[in-house]
Formats: sequence, structure tokens, C-alpha cells
Amino acid sequence: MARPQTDLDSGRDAILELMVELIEERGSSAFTMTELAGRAGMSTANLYRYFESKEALIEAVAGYWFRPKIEIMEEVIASDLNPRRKMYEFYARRFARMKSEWDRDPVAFASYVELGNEHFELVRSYVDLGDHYLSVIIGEAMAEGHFAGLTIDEALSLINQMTSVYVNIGVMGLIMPKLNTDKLARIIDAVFDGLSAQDRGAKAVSGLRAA
Amino acid sequence: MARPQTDLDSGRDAILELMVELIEERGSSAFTMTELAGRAGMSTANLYRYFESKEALIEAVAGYWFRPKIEIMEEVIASDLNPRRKMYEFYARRFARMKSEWDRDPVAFASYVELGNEHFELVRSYVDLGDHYLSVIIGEAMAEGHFAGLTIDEALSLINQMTSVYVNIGVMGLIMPKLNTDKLARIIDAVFDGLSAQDRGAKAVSGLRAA
Amino acid sequence: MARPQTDLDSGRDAILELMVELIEERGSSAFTMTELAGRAGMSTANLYRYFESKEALIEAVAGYWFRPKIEIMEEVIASDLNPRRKMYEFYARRFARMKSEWDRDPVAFASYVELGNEHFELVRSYVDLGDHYLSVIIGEAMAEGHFAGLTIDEALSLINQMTSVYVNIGVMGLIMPKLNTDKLARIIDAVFDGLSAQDRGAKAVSGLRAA
Amino acid sequence: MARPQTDLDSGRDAILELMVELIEERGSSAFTMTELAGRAGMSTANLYRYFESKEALIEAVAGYWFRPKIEIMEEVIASDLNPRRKMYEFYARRFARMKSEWDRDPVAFASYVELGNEHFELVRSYVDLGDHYLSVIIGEAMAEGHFAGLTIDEALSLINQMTSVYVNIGVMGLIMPKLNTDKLARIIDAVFDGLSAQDRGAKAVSGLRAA
DNA sequence: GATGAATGAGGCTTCATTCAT
DNA sequence: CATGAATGAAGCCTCATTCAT
Repeated sequence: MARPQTDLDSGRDAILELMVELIEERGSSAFTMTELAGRAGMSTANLYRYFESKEALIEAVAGYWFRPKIEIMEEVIASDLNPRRKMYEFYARRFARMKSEWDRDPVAFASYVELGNEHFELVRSYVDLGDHYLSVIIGEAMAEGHFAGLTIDEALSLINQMTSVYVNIGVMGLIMPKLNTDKLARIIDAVFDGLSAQDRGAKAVSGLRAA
Repeated sequence: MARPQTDLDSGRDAILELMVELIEERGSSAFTMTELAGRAGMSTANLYRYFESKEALIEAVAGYWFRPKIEIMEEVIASDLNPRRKMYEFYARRFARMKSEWDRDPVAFASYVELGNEHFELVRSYVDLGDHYLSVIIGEAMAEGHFAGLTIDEALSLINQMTSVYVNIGVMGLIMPKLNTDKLARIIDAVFDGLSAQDRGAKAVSGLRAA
Repeated sequence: MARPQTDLDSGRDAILELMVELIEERGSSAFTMTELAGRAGMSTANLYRYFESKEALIEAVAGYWFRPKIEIMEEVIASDLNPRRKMYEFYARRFARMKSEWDRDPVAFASYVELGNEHFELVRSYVDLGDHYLSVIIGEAMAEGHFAGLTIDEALSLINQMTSVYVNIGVMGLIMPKLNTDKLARIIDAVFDGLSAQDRGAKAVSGLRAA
Repeated sequence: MARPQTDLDSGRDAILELMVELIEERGSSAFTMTELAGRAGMSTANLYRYFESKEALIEAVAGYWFRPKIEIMEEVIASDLNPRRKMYEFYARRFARMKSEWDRDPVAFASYVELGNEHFELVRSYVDLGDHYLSVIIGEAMAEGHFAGLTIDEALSLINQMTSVYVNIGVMGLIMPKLNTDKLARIIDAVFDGLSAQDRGAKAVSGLRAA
């Protein structure tokens, strides 16, 4: 986070930035290693000192894009909010971040979506990590008596479906204007109040709702 | 128009469908003639009996996508609605069609946007045709005294700008949820009531407005 | 020589003529089976009923071009001229034929040269046949005491070298204007009078010389 | 100008030589990038480091062939001969060069003709340059009172026609033996003495004529 | 007989990648 | 460290050729 620690690292970062420029300008599929090397003022061969393959480069771009979202997830997980609030923040903070990116430049955002479509493996590991953290939250919620009668995996699957539009960038980019944290709060409330079959009652965290 | 007349035609249609699948699945830039030939169960060489080049194939896909929109324009032009209503329908019906496509599969829709971005020439002739038909409507409106003091080209340019988001798929895909026919009706009213400087008055076609 | 005897034969001849047109128009390397089939108003597949391969077709063209020259050789061989005259006619009549072709259309002539360069095997068998007939004449000449002290092969080789420009179309096309039968006659005289070492004397066939 | 300055340049030269060999051996139409790469002992991909396309390679060959002729033109233009002599040398020196090439290997010469036929654009710029220089000479001649009553373009066109066989390699190859500098001198004299209508007289540069 | 349909091989070209220096 | 040189694999496209009908 502070300064890059080696020359290789700083080189990598510089290249990454050029690469990000390129992708935001022209979409993810229209660049060649030769062109990137040209912009970076080095030979292609040298480029390979920094990234061992084009795939690695694209992975790095994905990493660059996902990193802040992962940091958010980790912060939220480490916080001592109650489970309901934690789950809300788990989605809301990432959504806020992505919405601001989309606001800044929807076309560039679309380029990342394109990149995600073309390299689905890269997205998968992020999704898996998200599932992992969400499971942790679900576990904490269960410890407090929520989701009675469901296994963790069942809850995970249901929640994933209910919140999908706030996470899936492929769709999110296209319906961004319809999304907001108020709706998200209602969804999370529904998750907590609606998914625990044994435990109906009027205990919505009213504080979450904007209304 | 109905049945394909030769084997070449029907083969073309079959290939087109596979091509559409491919594009909707994976975006327009990620396909090769070799892969399409593979899916079609034929050699690349044979593929070239049906489409003389990759470009021709992509053109055919564009045609496939634009055809229903063009038919809509022609129906509206041929109808005997009054100019204001005609202009409204000119946009509204195409918008409805595109919205339903987007609702069905926003990602596939995005693939067509991508294809349009990569082959702008193909879009241009559609745009030109739209301009032509719009000019016809403008002409009819002028015959009834609208747009006084403007040339057809001036009116065309202004109207194009005011309605752009209901026509330009590049942008439309990104803000679809914000678009609806009610807003469109207000825009068309504004066009008719606001662009004719000499002719102010209270004659909005209230029927157009949902309110 | 008279009428073609089967439909296949007559078809072959028709195709050959179209092919000759094509070659004379555009050089030997710039034609495709598809194009020839198109000109002939038939499918490529059908073309293969007449000629089993492109190579066979080209061979046929070569045959078409060489046939009259071969007929000339056979007539001369069958004639009862004396050896010296026979050898002269052996070259002179073929030269006259080629010169008239060159006069008619030097560019078309060049196309055949090109064809010969690209398919040297075809030329070789003609050359071999020429060698065979020339050997016959040499044999007859030897029977009359010429070329004493030389084997047939030695004489053949020497004579080939001395007469090369009157036979080798690759070069002939380029120096045609310098060639004539008068010079040829002198060469043949030199062959007969100069190659028979033991047999010097003043017996030039003066009738051969234009002077 | 003397030594190649980079490896790419020297590589280009080496490849050019192999290419020239290939063309002189087998004509211009019978070579493939693959074969040339094979002869050069490299991959086709590497060949493209030296020449960016087959067309560029052929252009280079054309340049290689035309360069000495262009140098001759420039020398003659720069010389301080009188216009009549200058025009004579303008043709005669190039003709001498081409004749010596033809003498060395008429078949190779024919290959260049073939190449010129197949890539006429390459010939055109040479022809245009020749027209330019000839115009300069015509201008100088006019300054001395020649070609009275003619525009430069009229004179250019007439002279081009009269001298065509000493310049047009397509025809030259076929009638080379008939061409010589003596005839050329007569033609140039005719140009100077015959094209200036107002200015008849007996001032042929007799020195030009062999007689 | 004749055809439309189909293909394999090969040509030009690009690009990610490697390696000796 | 950094580079120029080199390559294999793949992409688009053409063409001679075959085969079922």
C-alpha cells in the first residue's frame, strides 16, 4: 500500500497503469503485448520480466480492479458490527465503490465487464472469496439464532440469489441507475427476517432503512 | 421473403443462428471463423461458400439485428397517423422492441453494442436510413405548419439530439432502466410544441402523456 | 485430325481452346479451375471429367502447342531427303512455324514460354523426342560417312549446342528478330562440313544459302 | 549509402539478394513467403521483421532494379550537356544498362518484365519520374528555341511515343536485338529537328549519328 | 453425364513468447 | 537489466480436388 518495495514491483505498477489506460480506451481485447511494450518504452522481452505472460498481466489488471473490493470485504469481516449490519455493509460498501467508478466513466466500467466476460476464471476466484466471507457472516448470524433450519450452504445460495444484482458486475453495469443502498437494505432485512422460518416477528432493524 | 429459396440461403440462416448464439454467449470479438465452422460441423472453406468473408458474416448479423427495427420504421412511415403521433411511434415502437430484448438478456444486448462499436460502418447505414425517415415525418409536420422558421436539416439535427438516448444503443444499454415511453412522449411533445417558435400555444397532445 | 471422335474429346478440345484464350490473355499462372469452369459454363466437378487434374490440363495445353512441331518432325523424318537437307528442314520448318506464331502475337508467345518455365517436365519430353529424331538423322548421316570419329551421342550433343537458339523457346522468344533460315542454313552446313574431321572438302549444299 | 547501418538493413539486403535469385530463376509469380523464408533459413514470421508484407518485398525488388536507372537519369539531368545531347544520353545510358542486363541473362530480364506486368503500380512511379526529368530537358530545349509552338506536355507526349521502345521494358525485352544507340540517335535528332516546326534547318548533330 | 456440397492443404500475416547476448 | 532476433501457433482466406446424388 505504501511504496512499492522493489524495482520490479514499481515497474509492474507503472505498466499496470499504462495497461489500464489502454483497456479503458479501447476495450480489453484490442491490445497487444507489442503495443503495451511500445507505450512503456521497452522491448516486449523486457515486459516479460515484469509479467510472465499476457494472462498474468490481465490477472494483474483484474487484481488491480478487485483489490479495493477485497479490502472492503476484509474490513467488514474484521469489524465488530452485528451480523445483520455486517452483511449489509458487506454489500453496501462494495456497491458504493463500484457505483462511483461507474459514475466516473461508464464506458471504462463496461471494459472491465468485457474483460471479466473474457476471463471468467479471474472472476471466479473473487466470487469464491466472497462466498467464503459471506459464509463467515452467515455463521455469525446463525450463532445468534438466524436462518434456523438452513445449512450454511443453503443460506449462502439463497442469499447469493437475492443479492446478485449488487455483486455481479456483468449485470450491475447495465442496471446501475436502478440500484441503491435503500433497496439493498430492504433486501438484507428480508434475508434476515424472511430466511429464518421458525423465527418470524417484527424485528426489522429499522435503522437500516432510509425511510 | 418467407422460405429460403436455395440451400445456400437456408445454410446461411442456420449459420447465422449459430453465429448469433456465439456472439450472445461470448461477445463479438471472441469468435473465429474456425470455431464457427466447427460449431456448424463444416470446414472453414465450406463456410466461405455461405459468407464470402468474416466481414460479410458480421454484416449479416447486423442485418439480422437491425431488420425488425427497420420494419418498424417502415410501418410507422406508412401509417396514417398525424405527424406528432407518427414521430412518437417512430421512436416508441423501436424503443419497446429494444427494451424487450434488453429485458430478455442484457448481456446479449451488450454484445450487440460491442459489435456495433467495432463495426461502426454497419451502424451508419442504419442511422442514415433513420435520418431519411425522420426527415419524411418532419416534412409532413411542416406541411401542417410545425417547425416554422427551421429548415428540414435544422429540425432533423435538433430532434436527433433531443431523442438520442432512445435510439443510440451504445448509450441506451447503459441507462435502459431510466428510459420509458412516458418520458419519450414528453420529449416528442416538447419537439412539436417547442421547436416551432412562431407557433406557441397550448396544444400538447395530452393523449401522449401517461399523466 | 478430322473430327473429334467422342463427346469427351470434343469437350476437351472446347475447353482447351478456352484455356488457350485464358493463358494468352493473362499469362499461364493466373488462372483457376473455377474460372475456367465458369468460362466453359460448367461446374468444376464436370471439368474433371475432361481433365483429371490441373496438371493434365496444362499438359494438354503443352501438347496442343507442341503437336504441330512434333508432326513436322515426323514428316521430315519420313521424307527421303538426304541427311543434310533433312537436318536443315528438321529445324527450319519448326522455326518457320514458331516465327509465325511469334509474329502473330509476341505476348501470347511469351505466355507459352512462361508456361514452359513453370512446367519444365512437359518441355523435357518434347526435347527428348527431338533428340531421338535427331539421332536418327545423325545415324543416316553417319551411314553416308559424316561425323567420322564421333559417337552418335557426341554428335548429338554438339549439334544441339550449335542449333540451340532455333529450338529453345525460352531464348528464341527473346531474340526472334535475329533469327532466320539463312543463318540456320549456314549452321547446318557448318555442322556437316565442320564436324566431320576426316572429311574436309568443298561440298557445302550451296542451294541452302540465300546468298 | 555504402554500408548497411543496422542489422535490419543488412538482413534486408541479404533477403533481397535471395529474392532476386528466386525471381531470376523461376519468374516472379512462382515464389511464396514460405519458400523465401526457407531459403533464408528463417521462419516466415521473422521474414516479416525485414519486410512488412510481400508487397513491400516486391517493391524493394523493383527499387533494386530501378535504382541504377534512376541514378543514370539524375546524372544526366545534373550534367551540363546541351539539351539535344542530354536527351540522347537520357535514353542511351539507360538503354545501354538494360541491354547489358539482357545480354547477361535474357530469361532473368524477362522475369523482371513479368514482375512489372504483375505490379504495374510499381512501374508507374518510375515512369512518372522519367516524365518529370524529361520535362526538365524539354524545358531546357525550349529555352534554346526548340519545340516552338508546342507546350511542354505536347512535346512530352510526342517524345514519349517516339522513344517508347527504348524505355518500355515490356516491349524492349521482345525486340532488344533490333535496338541500338545509332537508331536512338536518329530518333533524338528527329525529335529536335522535326518537332520544332518553325525552326527547320540543317543542324542535325551529326556527331550523334554513327554514319 | 452433371452438379452442389464439401474439404485439405497451403498462402499471407499477426502475435505471444523465448533466448542468446 | 535490457535488447534484438527468432519462432510456433493461429487466424483469414483461396484453390485444386472429391463425392454423393
